[in-house]
Amino acid sequence: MRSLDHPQLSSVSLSDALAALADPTRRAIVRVLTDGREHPAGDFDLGVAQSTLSHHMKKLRQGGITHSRPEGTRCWVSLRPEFDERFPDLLRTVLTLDADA
Amino acid sequence: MRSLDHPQLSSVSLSDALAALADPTRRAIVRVLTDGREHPAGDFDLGVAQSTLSHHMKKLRQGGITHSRPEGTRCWVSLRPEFDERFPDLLRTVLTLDADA
DNA sequence: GCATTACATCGATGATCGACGAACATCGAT
DNA sequence: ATCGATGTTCGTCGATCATCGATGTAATGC
Repeated sequence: MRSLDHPQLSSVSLSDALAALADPTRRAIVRVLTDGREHPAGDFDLGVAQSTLSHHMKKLRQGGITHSRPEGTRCWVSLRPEFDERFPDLLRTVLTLDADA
Repeated sequence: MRSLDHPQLSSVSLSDALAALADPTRRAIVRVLTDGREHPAGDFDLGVAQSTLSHHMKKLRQGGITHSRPEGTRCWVSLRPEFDERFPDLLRTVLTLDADA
C-alpha cells in the first residue's frame, strides 16, 4: 500500500479537528484507539462498508487525530500523541461526553 | 417576529453540538456571547451576509448552544446556560483552543 | 397610513458529506 | 504466476452545507 498522507499538526485547524470528531462512527474509532495501541483497520466493524470505513480513516488522519501505518497488506491505526499537544483536553473532553450520551 | 425553535437539550446530540462548533464563524459568535450577556443579532459583523448570519444563528440554536429571544424588531441572542450541564467543559475547552489558534 | 428597521425565510448555487459498489494496488501464501 | 486478503481510490448518489440576493414579516417611527 502506498504511504498515506498525514498533515503537519500545525496546519490542522480546530475546525478540521472538530469536524472529524462530529461524526459518531469516527468517535467510535477514536474510542477504541484510546487504549494507546495500534489496531489493524479491519478491527473496526462499525456496520459500514469497507470503503466508507476507509473514508472515515482518511478524515481522522486529516484532522490530525490518527496515524495510519501500512504494513504488508494491513494498515495499523493509532492515535497521534501530538494531537493532545496541539489541542489539549479536546479528545478527553469529547470522549467523556460521548460515553455519557 | 414569530418565535423561534429551541430544541430540548436532551434531544441535542454531541454530533449536533460539535458540528455547530466546527464552523469558525459560529465560534466567533459564541466567543462574543461568553460575556454572559444578551446581544442583538445585528451586533455580529463577521463579514457574511445577513441571511448567512441568520443561518448560523439557527445552527447554534439547533446545537443547543444559544437562545434567541425576539423583542420588537430585534432578536436578542445569549448562551443557553443548560448547555454546560448537558455537555460539561465542552464550550470552555473549545473556546480556549480557538483563542490559542 | 407609510417608510424604516431588524431579522427570518425562500430559492439558487456550488461545495462537501456519508454512503455504496466496483475497481485497483499491494502483499503473503500457495 | 495465481489467488485471497486487506485497504485505498474512483465514480456515483442523495443530502446537507455555507453562501448569496430577494422576499416576507413584524414592530417602530414619522
